[in-house]
Amino acid sequence: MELVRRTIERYVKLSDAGWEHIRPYWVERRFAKDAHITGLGQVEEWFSIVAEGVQRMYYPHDGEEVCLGFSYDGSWSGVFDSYVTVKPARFGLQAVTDSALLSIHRRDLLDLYDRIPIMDRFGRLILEELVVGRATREIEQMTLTAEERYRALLKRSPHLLQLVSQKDIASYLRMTPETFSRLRAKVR
Amino acid sequence: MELVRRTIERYVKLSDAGWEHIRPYWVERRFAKDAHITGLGQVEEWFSIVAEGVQRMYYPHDGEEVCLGFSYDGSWSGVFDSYVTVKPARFGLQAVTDSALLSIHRRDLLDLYDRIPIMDRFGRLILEELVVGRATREIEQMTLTAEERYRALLKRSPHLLQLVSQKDIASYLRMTPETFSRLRAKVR
DNA sequence: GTTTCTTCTTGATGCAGATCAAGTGATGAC
DNA sequence: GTCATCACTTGATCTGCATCAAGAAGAAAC
Repeated sequence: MELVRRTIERYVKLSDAGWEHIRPYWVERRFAKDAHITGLGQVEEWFSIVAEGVQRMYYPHDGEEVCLGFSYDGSWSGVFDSYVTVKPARFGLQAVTDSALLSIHRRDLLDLYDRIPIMDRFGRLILEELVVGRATREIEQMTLTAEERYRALLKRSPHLLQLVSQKDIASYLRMTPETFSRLRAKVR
Repeated sequence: MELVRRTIERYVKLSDAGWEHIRPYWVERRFAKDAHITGLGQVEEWFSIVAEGVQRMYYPHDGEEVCLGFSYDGSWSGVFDSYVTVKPARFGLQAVTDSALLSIHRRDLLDLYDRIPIMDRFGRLILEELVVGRATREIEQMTLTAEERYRALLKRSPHLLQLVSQKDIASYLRMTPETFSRLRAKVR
């Protein structure tokens, strides 16, 4: 639970009293490798901070699953748009490795937003970060070739290559596993 | 200025006293067609609500400008990631038609965030909306063909086709003007 | 052990959409 | 008026990456 406090305090300062209000709402949830954390069509009820493991977010397309992104230690996780809109999830979330998430239920977070105004600020700041990150990714998707996207990932998140199957990485980079495999042989 | 109040109140309720605090910070800025509102490399200083006109956000690539999105009446505008990070803008913002923006300077908005806690909530809610919108766009980019992207735009924002050049629309839809022209001839 | 899955590799072929190129207005400068 | 420029169209050709296909190598099931 200390992780939760540390994570929130990356964004806003909490008094001990404030933290005592917040702490009881958080729960730990564990998932085995390959478990579906939030399935397609479910409404996402949880906002989570990753304590352990890697998760992937995916979107279904032609019987395939297109990988949208990963979450891991210290980052937040969850099917964000369903959590916000309270509509069935368009994305799914799955454990790539055994995972532990520290989570707060939507109902409770909304409650905290009302009772502790600084939590609105936490929400705002974490969203700002999310938007800036997605913008960076959008630029890469738009302007880079398959090879350049691979090189950019190699540079920015080399650890993912150890943790996630090449198939998922390929999908995340918007290319087929075949193309990814050829790039690996080519780029050294 | 009533537009500013109405726009904020789409997200949070303001007391008259609260509004009196907020109002003096907003200014009107006017731009002629084709004017650059925020240039590449500048730091975005303004968060704006569009009172009049259409603007486009673009990203430079190979001497071309890739169009990322449009803003118009009642929507907000600005180079969001530069406003947040206080770093030089990776995107540019340009007036597609004569435009009027109601804007608040970053310094003043940060000040309001501190003085009026409900403004953090406004910030949070507007970002939630932004993230959900970008997610929808990302799904479309990922899974639809050029023709399907065109059809989706026809359905969702037909008014853009009257307001913006086909070249910019094509770029927004991630295709060349030639492909766009052929689709127009084909899809009736 | 054998068999079946699954992931990854490597080669041959196909195609959506880009690129190259030429032409037609329409608009504006002088 | 002429000339230049820009937005759009239409045709011919090219190409990056996908698709199809057939192994190879490991992991798990029995």
